[in-house]
Amino acid sequence: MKQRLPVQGAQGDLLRLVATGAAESRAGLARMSGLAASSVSLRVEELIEAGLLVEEGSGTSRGGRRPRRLCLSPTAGVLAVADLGAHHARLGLLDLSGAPLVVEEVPCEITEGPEATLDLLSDAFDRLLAERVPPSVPLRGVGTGVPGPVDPATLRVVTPSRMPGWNDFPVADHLRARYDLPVLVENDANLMAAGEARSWPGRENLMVLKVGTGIGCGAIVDGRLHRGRGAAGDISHVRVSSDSSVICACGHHDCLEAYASGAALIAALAEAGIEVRHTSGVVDLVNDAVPEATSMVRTAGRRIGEVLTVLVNFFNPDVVAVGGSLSAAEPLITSIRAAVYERCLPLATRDLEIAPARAGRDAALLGAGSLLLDAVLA
Amino acid sequence: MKQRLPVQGAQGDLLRLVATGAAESRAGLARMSGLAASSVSLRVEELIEAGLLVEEGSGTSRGGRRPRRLCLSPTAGVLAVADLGAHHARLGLLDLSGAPLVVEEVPCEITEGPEATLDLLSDAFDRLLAERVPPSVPLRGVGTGVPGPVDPATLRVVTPSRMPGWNDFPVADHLRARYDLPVLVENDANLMAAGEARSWPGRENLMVLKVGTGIGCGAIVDGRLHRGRGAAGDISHVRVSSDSSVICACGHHDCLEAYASGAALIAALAEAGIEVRHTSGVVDLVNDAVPEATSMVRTAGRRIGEVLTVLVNFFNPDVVAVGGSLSAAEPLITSIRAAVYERCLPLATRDLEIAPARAGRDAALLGAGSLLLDAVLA
DNA sequence: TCCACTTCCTTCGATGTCGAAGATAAAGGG
DNA sequence: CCCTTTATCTTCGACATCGAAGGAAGTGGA
Repeated sequence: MKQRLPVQGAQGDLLRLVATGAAESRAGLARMSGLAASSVSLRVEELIEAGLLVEEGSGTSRGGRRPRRLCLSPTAGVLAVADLGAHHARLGLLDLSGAPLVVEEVPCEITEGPEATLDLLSDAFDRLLAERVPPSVPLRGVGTGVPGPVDPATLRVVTPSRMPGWNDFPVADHLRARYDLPVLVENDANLMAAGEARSWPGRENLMVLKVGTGIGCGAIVDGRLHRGRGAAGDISHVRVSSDSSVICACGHHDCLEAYASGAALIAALAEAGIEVRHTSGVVDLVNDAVPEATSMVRTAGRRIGEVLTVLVNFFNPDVVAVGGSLSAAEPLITSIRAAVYERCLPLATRDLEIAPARAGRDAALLGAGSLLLDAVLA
Repeated sequence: MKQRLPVQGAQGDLLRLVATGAAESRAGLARMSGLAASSVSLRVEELIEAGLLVEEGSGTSRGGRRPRRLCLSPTAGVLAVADLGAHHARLGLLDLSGAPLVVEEVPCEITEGPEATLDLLSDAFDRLLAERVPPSVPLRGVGTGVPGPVDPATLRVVTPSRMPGWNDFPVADHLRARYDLPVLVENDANLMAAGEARSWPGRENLMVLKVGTGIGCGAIVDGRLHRGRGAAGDISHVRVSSDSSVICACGHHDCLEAYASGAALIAALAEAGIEVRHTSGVVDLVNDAVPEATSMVRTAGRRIGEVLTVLVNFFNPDVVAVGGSLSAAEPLITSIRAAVYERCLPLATRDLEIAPARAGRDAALLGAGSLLLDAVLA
């Protein structure tokens, strides 16, 4: 079962406020939405009538009458979201508040091309829906992250270096043809940033770094994901100063990614005679206090930090959140912090927080849910 | 005469659309505002009644009946705006569409402190109003740019390196006490960016560089000025790679400003035995094809370009506009362009335009008008 | 226990906005 | 020149939103 969400006008805003947890009573909705209390009551009545909201007991008093707590009906619908990686797809179903109902990871070679990959994805969605969701609960939207740039205007993948066969493929159209629902297609780092943003309420400007096998980055500006022309957020191919000279996959010399990514560290360790297979292995070495590994992670952190100084001065964010598998190595974030604090303007670092990412492994799925909800309630 | 603009609700939006030139008929307003044509008619009627709009002949037909052209009444009001520099203040009066009525430059030492400077400014405003504006035309708002960071929450100047005595001074409150009108206080580079933005219709993401005695920068993100925590846009104290080592006024080594600003070039020329007093002198030397000067400007452009690569990859703007007195030296922009195009991701430079600023010497005043209009019509 | 006070929520008349329909005014083609 | 087409603008009834007033349901202090 699939079905467009039947909301119009102010109903969407109210539903969104309940979904995101910003408000959970009529009075709270009135405060947050700016609508008059009377209007809120009317719209809420309609949303309850439509089966999208339910009244559930009463909340805690703020000094007067207790509010009647509102929450999304569990039957209001679900969202199907995924995050495509090079060899795996992480996918799941969320309720309309963005909370995961089920998440799983399936092997999936993105090099097999868009049709095969997206069909595998859709089949997995359909299976999960059949297994986990009563037929009466409709699917309301579909979204996926891809490991490459997405043109925000057309929702096509553009010049993806790691996705042969995907160039200019109309991902959104392909999914829409199957589901006829609001569809979201977004770069994976951007999704992660959007997901992370929900873990930092009140912070309007965030940089979210993903340091894993590669290096990704997304930016939240004034509370909204910054897309630019579709390529925004890249920092992996920034030139770093170095004595040596390494050629990056992108064709340039001395890219940050060629020095500070998990893949680069694995290669450097191999040269030092230490064999490691995955980025997690590097983290293990650091936790075992292997000096070479620790030193290399420190250097990587410093290099990332040096690039960040430029961006922190310019963008002046509230938070730099560092995630990705390599962020589990504690010296990484410490040395990023040291480089930024040493070199940035005091004004820019005065209230800046450089901290581990909070949203966890499902950050990208949560981000997809957050952005998709906006599309569903548009 | 001063007076808050008596607009409410949709009237403000409509007036703003006329003021910015986005629409000039009722039908155009309906298209741009999203309001129904009938509502537009009603509100426009009220605005004409209030003397803020006037009907002025008819516009050009788009295939049917000719629209009745609307424009702001010349008696609707004026804005008083200024841009404080280190030794001069540029100030003027604008009509509500943001067009300058009169602009002049007065000597003004910002080191004399906030009270003296702001009083000088206010006196100049009052004089211009008395001389140039009929008493029946009310002042609607006051705004100024300052050469230092401004906290967007409190509109106070914070830790300004070149404005001794101004730290934490409540500039906005001081002006509001005298005028009791909407007041704008903003960093000068940000004002320039806002002014430049109006010269690039349709472009939503801009970086605006001001290369003069110092180096300033402002960013327009999704059509709005990005403030961050008040320090956004700074690129002058980014570290550049260099053989030598120069100490900047900020206390760090090898800041961009210490290598690529007009002041740095004047110092470097002096070392080469060539005496120049102002940045304009450097431009003259370049235009006279003095090889040392040309070479130095090229190097400065390349250094600026190298810093820009990081920001262009990350921010992915539509336009980088280069202004400031040194931008008149043609090799500057050429070498910036070369550095950015050589090193940035193709996706980021695909539709990127790196061009001379269009807004001219009054850019900051125009920007102040643009931002102030938003405050006046809020 | 009673009562003043706060907060939550609804009722009701006034006002704003909408869309459909029609009046007005011009362009363009036979 | 007339008629069709297109666009602009206004009129009018339906609906949404607002604010004020008041009822409902709590809290906290005398």
